[in-house]
Amino acid sequence: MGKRNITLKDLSERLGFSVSTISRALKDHHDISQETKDKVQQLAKKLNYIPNHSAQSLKNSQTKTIGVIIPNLLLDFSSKIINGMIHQSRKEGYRLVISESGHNPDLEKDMLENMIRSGVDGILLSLTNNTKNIDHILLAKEKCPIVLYDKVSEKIPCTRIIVDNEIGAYNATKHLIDQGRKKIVFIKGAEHSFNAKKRFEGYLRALKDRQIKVDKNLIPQCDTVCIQEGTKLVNQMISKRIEFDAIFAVTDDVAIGAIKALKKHNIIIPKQVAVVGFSNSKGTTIIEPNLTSVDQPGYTIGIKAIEYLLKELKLAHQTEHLLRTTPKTIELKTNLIKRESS
Amino acid sequence: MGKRNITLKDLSERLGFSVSTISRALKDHHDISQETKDKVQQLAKKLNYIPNHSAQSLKNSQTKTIGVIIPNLLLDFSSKIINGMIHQSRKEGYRLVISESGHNPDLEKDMLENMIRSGVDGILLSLTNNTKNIDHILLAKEKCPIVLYDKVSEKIPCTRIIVDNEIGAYNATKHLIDQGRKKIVFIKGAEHSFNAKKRFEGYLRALKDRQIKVDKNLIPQCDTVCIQEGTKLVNQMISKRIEFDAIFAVTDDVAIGAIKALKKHNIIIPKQVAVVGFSNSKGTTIIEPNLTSVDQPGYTIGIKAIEYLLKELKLAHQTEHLLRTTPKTIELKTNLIKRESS
DNA sequence: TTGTAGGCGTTATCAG
DNA sequence: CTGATAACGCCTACAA
Repeated sequence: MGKRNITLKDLSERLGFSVSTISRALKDHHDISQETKDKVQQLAKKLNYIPNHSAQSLKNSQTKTIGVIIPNLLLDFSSKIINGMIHQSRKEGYRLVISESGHNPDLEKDMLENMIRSGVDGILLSLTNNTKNIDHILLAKEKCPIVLYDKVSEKIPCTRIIVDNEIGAYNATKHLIDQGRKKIVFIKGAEHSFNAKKRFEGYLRALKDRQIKVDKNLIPQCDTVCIQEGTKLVNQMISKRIEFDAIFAVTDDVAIGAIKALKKHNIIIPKQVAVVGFSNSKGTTIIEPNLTSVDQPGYTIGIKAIEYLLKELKLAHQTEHLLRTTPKTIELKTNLIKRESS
Repeated sequence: MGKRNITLKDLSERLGFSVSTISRALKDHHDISQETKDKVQQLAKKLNYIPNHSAQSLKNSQTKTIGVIIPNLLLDFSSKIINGMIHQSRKEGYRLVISESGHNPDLEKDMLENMIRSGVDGILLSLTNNTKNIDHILLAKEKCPIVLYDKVSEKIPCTRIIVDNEIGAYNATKHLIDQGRKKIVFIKGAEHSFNAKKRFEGYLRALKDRQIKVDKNLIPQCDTVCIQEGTKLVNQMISKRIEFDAIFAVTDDVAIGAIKALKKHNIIIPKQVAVVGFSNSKGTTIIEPNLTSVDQPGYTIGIKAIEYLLKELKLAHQTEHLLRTTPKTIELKTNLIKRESS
């Protein structure tokens, strides 16, 4: 084996042209003769010449690399987002460096620094549920453009790609009300989560619209957002003899946990209690009855996140510096998928 | 903002030392005076100096970047693998560029080329279910070290990280036989999948060990490996009045589909028919009854894949060329998780 | 202990 | 139409 990669210099020596001629010939530069171009391109192909990416990056001061930080890869929704990013970035000639923060703010900080250190043109960031201090993000933003997606914060002046959580939750709640449900439980999500808050607001607005009183007993709070927690909270409500005829949970997992609890107590779904989740993850069609859920366009979030980041990169490249664009918030539409559970 | 990144030259101008002194001071080179080091390191910190990664890559001809190609990100198992890779590569100071081939061999080829073009030190590859022609992989291998993981091929002379599919399937089948099941269905997976083949072999060996005859009617074949397919195939068997008392499916999704079909026909699980899946994905604890499944150590696969690739990189770096190491196959242990369905 | 010089591979400018 | 030269930022052998 033992082969060093082919360089322009190699081609130039083989063909007797100067390196710059070779470079231009390969780029179809207009003032190189067709004959030369042919020769060069042929040899390049034959030797399988591949331009050195590091050298190009160094020269153009752009790496064609985008960093992605995601709190938890182990979710259908995350995979969909990443998928959208992969496809769009590929289309645009960028590659993706992906990291997982595990909802740990220290890791998040570290990864942000690492990405910048290792050379990316921009970063797509979804915050951890525990990110309270945002200094490290503001600092990173000085060094390289950041676009927030899914888990965002209003305190960070960056473009944000999110779904209309509030409207999605409003519609889901209204859907339950329209069925005549009056005692609708809302299982709340992580304390500091922007999305969880918005969903709660949507729930409240729907109740208000239909003049249903808010009952604090019907609003339990998750410690961790998972199946077990949904089961636990519903079990608690049942043993406290709290009455309710519907459950709207902040995520599908929590809703699935709720269904499990209801079934254990022989409560008939949806006749006695209807259940709705949020995200439209794969589990919705595994659990029985199939779970009604608010679909979030994860794939599109990924696409849009790349698109908006690239817009900023182009702008920054033109003006040759990072600029404080007024941060836009892009809200994508959710869509209620009705299934057996409601 | 308008700030170019700080370079060694900037520091050198500010402090009046030459660039090389700065460079060495930052690296704690032994023959720089402590005083100089202090000054330099202080200023570097103050100005938030970050070495240019492209320049370093160019100089050292290594990018500290590993490419990962995965056929389908949208699986729990995939996420686990990627997670392991992320954590291990981070620990080793490498970053991960991730792509998804969508089980499309053309895309796979393209991504392989793209990765090499965009500069990675090595590649972790999991084949598509449809990869028949392997020329593009052999070609890529000439340019950069490749380690195969999960979906591998024996024809490709690369290190392989896999699980003991055959043993896992053998144990799962034996588990069913030990319960007195005699007519055990095996739902086969993708035609050209190495893993699917091995699982089938494990099933066959278990039957043989216990002198149970192989019945072709009990071995349907999936077109696509998904929930719907499991349901479809089981429905077909039932309507053909084929008798069976257990089902072992090539993946959890297929097993979940099978359970759905059985429940629709009021067949009691596991009393009348026991069901076992493969992968231990999240759905196993959502479906009711919870699905017995062969757990695959996805996270560890990720870790090992990085470890072995880095070993090869180090070797290649030492000897300054790619070398034909005899390809090892690393087999990780699976583990049967017994649940309600069997 | 510090500085000089050259090169990694590519590209842009300028000259011929 | 082609070639020489310098520069991107970093590193390191060699000099001083």
